[in-house]
Amino acid sequence: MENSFTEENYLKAIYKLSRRTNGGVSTNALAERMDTKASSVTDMLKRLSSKKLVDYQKYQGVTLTDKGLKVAVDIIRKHRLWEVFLVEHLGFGEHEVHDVAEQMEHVSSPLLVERLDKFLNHPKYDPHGGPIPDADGKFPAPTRVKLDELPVGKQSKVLGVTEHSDSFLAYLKKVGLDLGQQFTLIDRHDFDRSVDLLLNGEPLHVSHEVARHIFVSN
Amino acid sequence: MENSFTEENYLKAIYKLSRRTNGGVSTNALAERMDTKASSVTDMLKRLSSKKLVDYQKYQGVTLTDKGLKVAVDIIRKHRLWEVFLVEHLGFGEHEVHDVAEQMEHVSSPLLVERLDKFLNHPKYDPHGGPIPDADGKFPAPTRVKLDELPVGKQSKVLGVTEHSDSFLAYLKKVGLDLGQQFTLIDRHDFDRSVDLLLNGEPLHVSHEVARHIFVSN
DNA sequence: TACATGATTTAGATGAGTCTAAAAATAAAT
DNA sequence: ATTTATTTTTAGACTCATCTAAATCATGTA
Ligand SMILES: [Mn+2]
Ligand SMILES: [Mn+2]
Ligand SMILES: [Mn+2]
Ligand SMILES: [Mn+2]
Repeated sequence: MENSFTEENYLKAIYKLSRRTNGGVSTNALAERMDTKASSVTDMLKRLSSKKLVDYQKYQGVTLTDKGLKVAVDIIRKHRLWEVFLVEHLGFGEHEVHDVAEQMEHVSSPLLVERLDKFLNHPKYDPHGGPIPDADGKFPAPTRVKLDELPVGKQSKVLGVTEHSDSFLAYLKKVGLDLGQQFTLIDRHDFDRSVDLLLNGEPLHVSHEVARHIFVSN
Repeated sequence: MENSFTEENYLKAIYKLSRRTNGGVSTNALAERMDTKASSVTDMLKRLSSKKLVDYQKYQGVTLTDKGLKVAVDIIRKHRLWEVFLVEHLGFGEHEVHDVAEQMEHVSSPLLVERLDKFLNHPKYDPHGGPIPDADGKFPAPTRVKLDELPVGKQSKVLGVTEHSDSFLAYLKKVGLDLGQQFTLIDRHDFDRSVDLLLNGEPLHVSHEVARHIFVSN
């Protein structure tokens, strides 16, 4: 009935990797993400499988069961709620919260989570713009899209990012694409999938590599 | 450089037991408190000793080193700060917070602790009246005494308890000795060390067994 | 002083989680 | 269809934290 921190971290990693690949998650992908060895992953997948948290058969990759999915989403809920708390109430910077939340997400108390959620006024997004699932595991309706998928002519604003490296965030700051910044998408170039924006009356050219990491409203 | 949750819990237990015994803490006392076996305690003491967190030689009991003391006090600081947070900001009842704090105390982030402390306005006591050490490990000056040591004639108020069982707390509630309750100590009976109080104009007889678990102002 | 009793430590085992090195299965290339 | 390369799994070993059972130490009492 109890999942270890390690098990919880694996489940979350499987969840995140499976969002971007169809079919099962590979042992190597998981090893890379968990910063461990493939052999350790294999061991863990057997353990998770015996606890009915994942569907796993050797050489075929792994997927979450309903039970495993529930656990993974609950960890994500806790992680993101704590990030909101740290930023909004303790004055943490956005880039300072992740490692702490990585620990807090494992505190086990349903009462705590629901009271924290209420205290925070049931936030729908974390400080990075990540959506926060509710107590039933449902994510907020996606009122957002990646910048590289926004239709031409649309007015929009920056809601979040999926890449948190210092260099990326510094770049966004430099060109003015801060969180909440409004803009209009005025053109799209198919040959390199780059886009042209208009923000504060100034034109801005954004590469696909950058655009695909930015969440915007739609 | 990293202490496991288990190690931290042992250090805290050694600290608490050593407050009430002169000399080292015994293996059995520790086993009882940690709800484990004496042999497991011996193993752990060897590990803590090799990490220079305790002074231990076989059959002689154990004491904390300066290094171990620092860790123990820091865990207590975190535990009590989180309890304040849970009660004052999340609306937990006093009796609901301990188990959650037992987990939260192990979240490792000096920045988090200092920001939490600031957010809570540097509280000096937790919801049970337990003193909260500051960032340097210093406890607040004791402006308190056990009820069984209060001088006759003194007006005082309830500040905390050292016994947290449901039955004890229910008893206090029943007789009106709630946290913050004002009273005057009107008599002391040497033969059984019981005391007579006057609270809200009504007399109340309190046994030594109860009185010795109640902190009051002096 | 010697025995009995209780406290403590050792010995040996287990499970979780990890590692390295080697074997096996799958996928890619010729 | 073979051979080669890559991915994945097994085998065996290690640490941490725990247990049970057996041995040892310390002490109080006869
Ligand atoms: Mn995060
Ligand atoms: Mn984590
Ligand atoms: Mn407590
Ligand atoms: Mn604890």
